[in-house]
Amino acid sequence: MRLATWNVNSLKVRLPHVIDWLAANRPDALCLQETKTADAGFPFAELEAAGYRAAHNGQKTYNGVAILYRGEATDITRDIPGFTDDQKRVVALTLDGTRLVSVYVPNGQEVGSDKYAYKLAWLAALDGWLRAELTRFARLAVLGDFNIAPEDRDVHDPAAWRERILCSTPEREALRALLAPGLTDAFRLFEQPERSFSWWDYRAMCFRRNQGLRIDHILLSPALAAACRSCTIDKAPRRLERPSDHAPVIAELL
DNA sequence: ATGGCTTGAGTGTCAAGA
Repeated sequence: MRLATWNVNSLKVRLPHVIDWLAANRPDALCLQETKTADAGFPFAELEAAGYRAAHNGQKTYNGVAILYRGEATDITRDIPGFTDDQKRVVALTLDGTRLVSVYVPNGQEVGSDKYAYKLAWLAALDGWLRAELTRFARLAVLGDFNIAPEDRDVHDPAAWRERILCSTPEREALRALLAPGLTDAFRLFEQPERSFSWWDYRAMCFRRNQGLRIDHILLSPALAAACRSCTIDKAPRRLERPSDHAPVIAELL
C-alpha cells in the first residue's frame, strides 16, 4: 500500500501537478491540504478521470483538506468530533481496513499570538480524538501538514528558528504528545539524507539553497509502522513551474 | 533590514501562509 500527503497550496492552481503526480506514482491514497476551495468547486470529475475518488472537507479561500483514493472507502469523517471549529482542517476515511486521516494543523503565525493558542488547543483536540481512533483501528495512518518541525535536524538553520513558530518547545511537545499513545514518524524509521525538508519558502531562493523545514509528516500506528518499507520526500514537483511550496511525502507499506 | 513570493478575493490592496 502506498500512502502520500501533499500540501498543494490551492488545488485549482496545482491540479495539473496533482494529476501528473498521481499518474507517475499511483498511490492508493493521497492526502491533500490547503485545497482552498468549497466542495462545489472541487475537481471531482478531473480526478475521477485520473482514476481517483475523493473525500473533501472544503472551505473557500483558506484551508480545505481531501483524501484522493482508489477503491471503496467507508466511515468518512469530517472535522474533529466534538471540537467546534469553523476551519476545515480534517477529513478521515477507512480504506481496505486502514484508517486514514488527512490533517492541516494551524500555522500559529507567531509564538504567543491568538493563532498560536488556537494551534495548541487544536492539537490537544486532535490528540484526544486520535487516541480514540487508535483504540478503534489497529491500522491507523495520520498524514498531513503538521506545521511543526519535530527536531533541530528538521530545520535548515536551527539557531535562526529557535523558539520561533513551527519550532517552539510547546509545539514540539504537542507533537510528541500525539505520538505518545503509539504513533511513529514514518520518515525516521529509516536512514535519511541530512537536511531533508518538505517545505521551502517561496522567497529568497530558499528551495535552490535547500533552506527548508520538515513539517509534513506521516504518522503510523504500530501495525503500520511494522509494515512500512520506506518513507521519502519527493522534491521533483517543487522544481516545476508554479510549484506548491510543499513537497509530497510518500510511505510504502506491505 | 520582520523584507523577500504566492494565493484568493476582487479590481485596491490586503490577509494569510510558514
